[in-house]
Amino acid sequence: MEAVYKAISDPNRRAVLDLLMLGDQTVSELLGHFNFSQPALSKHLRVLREAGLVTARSDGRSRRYALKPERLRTVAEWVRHYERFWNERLDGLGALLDEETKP
Amino acid sequence: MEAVYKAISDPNRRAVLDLLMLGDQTVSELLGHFNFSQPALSKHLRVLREAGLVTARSDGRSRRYALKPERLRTVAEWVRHYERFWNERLDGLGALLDEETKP
DNA sequence: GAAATATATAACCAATCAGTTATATGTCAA
DNA sequence: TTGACATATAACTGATTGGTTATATATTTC
Repeated sequence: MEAVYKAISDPNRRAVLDLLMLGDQTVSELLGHFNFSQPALSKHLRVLREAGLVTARSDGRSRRYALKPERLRTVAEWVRHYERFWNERLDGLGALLDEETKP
Repeated sequence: MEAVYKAISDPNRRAVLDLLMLGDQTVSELLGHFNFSQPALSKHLRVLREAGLVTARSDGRSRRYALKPERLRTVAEWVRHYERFWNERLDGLGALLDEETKP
């Protein structure tokens, strides 16, 4: 619940999620896209796993990671509450025009 | 751009934003809702300001904070990319059914 | 102008973070 | 069964975080 926000606060972890949108990937495949070490990626993956954002299954001697986006829905719903603020009241001007044209 | 995700990764800062949805508030008013110190809140507000999520204007001897949600749109758009994953392919079963009933 | 009020900043601290290198674990191939 | 490969974990490190107390700054009130 809370861990999700921490998990997506790191740009590299968001990049991992973005990559997994293209389909399941092994650690090696993912690693190809970054220039930090393999243990660093392993730690990011653990954070994502513990936040419930990805799943892993062993496949031969490699592990295949998959997106598990349900928890992102929480985030989607939280930000959705703010939608009306960038629709209505487009920073004063919009509100003013709305007022003017109300009746 | 990037600071926004860090800013909303803290539950107290998300709470501040939620409070500001109800309308502009002074620091004292906001402080009433938390049980940490005034400087702690001041620091959270600074993070939110620097992330571009709130604005502040001096009003007498107090400061009135207001929501400035445009940057949250970035987040909304990022998570929106994942929407299709919790619609289509409802974890295997849905995909299977889709396959079955394809034609 | 002195005291009170509202907020921000400084200096500090313990905990967490994101990376590193070295090592352990498990699986495949020869 | 030995060696190579793929991944995870351990132990360490410097930077960042979220809080604290003490202090500075600005505004109002008396």
